[in-house]
Amino acid sequence: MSSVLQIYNSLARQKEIFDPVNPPYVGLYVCGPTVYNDVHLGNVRTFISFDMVYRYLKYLGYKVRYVRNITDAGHLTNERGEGVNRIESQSQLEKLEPMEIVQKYTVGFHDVCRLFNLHRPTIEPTATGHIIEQIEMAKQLINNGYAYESNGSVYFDVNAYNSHNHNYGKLSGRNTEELIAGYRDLDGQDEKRNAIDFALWKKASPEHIMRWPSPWGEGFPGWHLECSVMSTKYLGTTFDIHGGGMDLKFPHHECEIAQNIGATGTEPVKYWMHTNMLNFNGQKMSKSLGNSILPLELITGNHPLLDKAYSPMTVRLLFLQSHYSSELDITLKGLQDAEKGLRRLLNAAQYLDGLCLSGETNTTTDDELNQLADKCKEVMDDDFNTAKLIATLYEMASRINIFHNDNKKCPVSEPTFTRFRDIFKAFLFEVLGIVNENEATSTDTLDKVMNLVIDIRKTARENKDWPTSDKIRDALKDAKIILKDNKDGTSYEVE
RNA sequence: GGUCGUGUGGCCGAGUGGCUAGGCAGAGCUCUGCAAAAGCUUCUACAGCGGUUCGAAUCCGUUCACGACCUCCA
Repeated sequence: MSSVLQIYNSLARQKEIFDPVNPPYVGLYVCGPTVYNDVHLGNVRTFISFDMVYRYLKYLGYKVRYVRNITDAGHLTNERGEGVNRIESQSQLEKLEPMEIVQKYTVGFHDVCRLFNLHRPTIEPTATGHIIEQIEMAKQLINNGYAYESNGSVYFDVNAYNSHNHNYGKLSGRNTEELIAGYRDLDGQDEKRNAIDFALWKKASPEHIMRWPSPWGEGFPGWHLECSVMSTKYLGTTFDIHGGGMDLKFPHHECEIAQNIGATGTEPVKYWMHTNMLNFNGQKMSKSLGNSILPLELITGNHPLLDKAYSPMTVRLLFLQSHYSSELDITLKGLQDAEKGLRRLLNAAQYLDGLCLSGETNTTTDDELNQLADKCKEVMDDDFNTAKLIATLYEMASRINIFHNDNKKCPVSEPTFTRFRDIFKAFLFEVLGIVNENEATSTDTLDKVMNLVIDIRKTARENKDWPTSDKIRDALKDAKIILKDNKDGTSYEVE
């Protein structure tokens, strides 16, 4: 009856039973943002997905060390040393020091994380805080014969790596020769032995501000190196789960594997997980395409393509309603649907608290509730199928509503009821990370005022004084407070 | 060109070869002074064409369409 967690491993290209290296401990590493600009919604989708993974692993009882880095070292826009350092170019744009840019957008990123109710990682290391370790790994790769220095820069030697029976490209299904063929017509490869080689350390040009001393002169680390270093420093040479967006599979994660194997000789990651892209109008939402919506724009509704503001929890539910490995096209209709669905689930959660046992047990109902409770774990064990979990929660909500309408009586046994209630709440709040936003907006003061107003209106209604009753209702509606007349009285909700 | 993926009812979105996913919208109903909100019921689809099978949305082949990656991005 009890299922076990299975994870789709991008490296193996199949679902595998999750078998941690060192249970009950689990190491989870997720590639974090480059803090040179506001995070956009696509990043948020990935981080919500892994937040859910982290939450579910904890729910299963694992002790999870969750590492998510901050890339603040200012890498170049491509591996060939062309392009611009994104942090430095942003700093020129905003007339701020590079580290002010880093600070500003790191804080902004954390604000967004809080907004969407993301748990903080247990370690959030920065690339600039691990320059020494990165230099050490580059040295080790040189010593092991997998890297070479060239004109103050250090490059990973892909051919040397492959000739030692390693396979650069195994994660993303690339073929080294074809990659080289694709690069052949590109210029500016003089420093490298091979076009496919990638930078571990780059020599800083004179105008480059973010620079550190190294055995090869002043420079800065290559982008892929920080994740190799920080993941294994905190999680060990082989750890459990490494996650990130699909777009990082190549070259970033491919290079990470090569660096770790080259440095330590061991496979760094047991399970690779990749989240799919967030689309907008059928196209990938991406910084480079310039079609991204910022999280804050969505929350405030301040964007030409939005009809209104959507709450963070609406967005969170919308994202989790599709599987993490599927593409998700964000639309206004989808947001509206999710908004209603969220209300349905939260209403049910509220009704759940008011339910009590009827005293008699209907064995069919009892069984059905237990089956629904079982199903939550079963579907999550199947590669974190949140879409199915949410469908199951809707079914549970439907049951709750029926009981609520039936004098709030549940014809089931006490253990079944307790289990059903605990599981519904645990999966909705702990695992999916949904919070009731309306609860946060209502305060004691407001509650007292509203109770008074509702009481006055109740008297008016009892006297069939409809003008007064409707005036109160309309005026409150202007103030974005919605009155709901139910069978057993009136409640309110802040919009 | 290479690699990978997708095509499900009005819309979104899960689907392990046979058994109702679920949500939104629509329709009907309950509640109600009216309304709103909420709730209940209902609506049965799998791109085309072949094939395997007792049986296919699910496996195989093929055609068409779409997308992602191959260059910085989650």
